[in-house]
Amino acid sequence: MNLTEAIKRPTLHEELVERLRNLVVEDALKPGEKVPEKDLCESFGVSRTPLREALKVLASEGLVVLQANRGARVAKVTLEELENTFPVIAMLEQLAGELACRNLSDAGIAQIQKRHDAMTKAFVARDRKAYFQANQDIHNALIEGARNEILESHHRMLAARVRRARFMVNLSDERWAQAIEEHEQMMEKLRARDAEGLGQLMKTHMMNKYAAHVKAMTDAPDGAAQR
Amino acid sequence: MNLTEAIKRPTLHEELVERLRNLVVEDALKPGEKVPEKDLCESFGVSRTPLREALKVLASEGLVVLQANRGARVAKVTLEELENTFPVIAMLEQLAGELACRNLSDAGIAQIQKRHDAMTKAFVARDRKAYFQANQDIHNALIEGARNEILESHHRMLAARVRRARFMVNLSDERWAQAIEEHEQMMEKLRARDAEGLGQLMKTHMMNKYAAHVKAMTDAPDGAAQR
DNA sequence: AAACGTAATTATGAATTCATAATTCAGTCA
DNA sequence: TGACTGAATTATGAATTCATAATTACGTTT
Repeated sequence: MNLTEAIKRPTLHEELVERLRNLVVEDALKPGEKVPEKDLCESFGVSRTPLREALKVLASEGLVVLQANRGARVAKVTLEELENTFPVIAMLEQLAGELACRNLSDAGIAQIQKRHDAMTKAFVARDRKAYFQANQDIHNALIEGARNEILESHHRMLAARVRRARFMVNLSDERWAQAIEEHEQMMEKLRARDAEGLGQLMKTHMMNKYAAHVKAMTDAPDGAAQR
Repeated sequence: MNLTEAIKRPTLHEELVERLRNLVVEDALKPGEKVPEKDLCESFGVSRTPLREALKVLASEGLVVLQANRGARVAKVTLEELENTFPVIAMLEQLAGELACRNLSDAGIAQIQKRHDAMTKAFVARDRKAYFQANQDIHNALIEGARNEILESHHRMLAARVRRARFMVNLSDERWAQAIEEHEQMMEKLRARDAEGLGQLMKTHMMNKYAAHVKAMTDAPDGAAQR
């Protein structure tokens, strides 16, 4: 261990970026809504300064939209945005898959296998919450396994935007089964350390997810998504 | 034209993000240096509040590093960082190439061809400044031509990090000639609207650029780059 | 009653102030 | 001389204040 490592104390605005991002991603702050600066300051017990700093960062990530003299609004999840976001995140996942295959330890792969099994169990039990959690754990582990902080940070930003979209549609049984099947194939490639193969699958997996979202949103366009 | 479009007025902190980013990218603020908050406030004629907001954004882009209670420093350009950044930006360029082939108008392609010719002329004249400018114009035009704002914004962030690296090494004649040749091929693919082909070339082009940087930095490691 | 105009209120961006952490510098002692 | 201690200074994070833009509330007019 490196004893000279800088000690990390979180500053208020860093905390706030995290907390606010969660509020947006977890849909506590709804798309299009105004961000209630005053209320948030009170409930977090901070002044406006650090909160506003955090909002600037969130704006640069595209989670909120700032209008001069009219404050911040939670960015809407539009079909157009998803159309733009998914291809980009798909490329990043492809790269992550390739790198993870090369950089993960055997133990790391075993760990992911375990999570994969948990996810399969959740699918069989039709436990959506557990499924989402395990699914996200797997993707995060693969991204981390790529050992590339730039990739990781950009993926995190995009994933936040995409993750919000799940509140707009239901996961169809059909797509659910397909996703599980795709993950099954991904595990095969990972165990075989087929970098190209895993990368390709992860890219396709993401684009299939996109297609499912578009289909669900188009079928039931009464959600928040508008062109 | 959409007459109901929101009018856009820049706020101070937005201006500052731009200006500061330029200072960092153009090497006016050197890697590792402390960001002189006070001086910058004076020379920009603003108070610390908007400047600090801007620094938070730049930090989220990775151009500066914040340490609690010890202010901001310009992020160093390390070999490790480039090793992480280039593969990511290469993937984005690949996607951009594919999309640009599909979305650019004939006029748009002609425009890029013109810039390409200007770049070739600059190469023949050994005019580095004009070359860099034309080169950047071409890449920007291709990114814009992809018509994907998400892709564009993430590319911009990464390009800023990479662009700083050019101050650390000299462009070798050998690499310069190779880059021109690569651009020649790219133009061919673009004119033929071979999306896959252009994407592939742009990815490779970026990775070759990376290799050249590594070679130059390793040969003359007395620059600012340290592991 | 609906539409308009104006005053009151609120929210926002930015400057300023304040408390505290980090740094510098002077003095002390080995 | 040179390392250490602690006070003075400076820089930083965050709260507060201030000027102004945006919104709301209220009268007025038709």
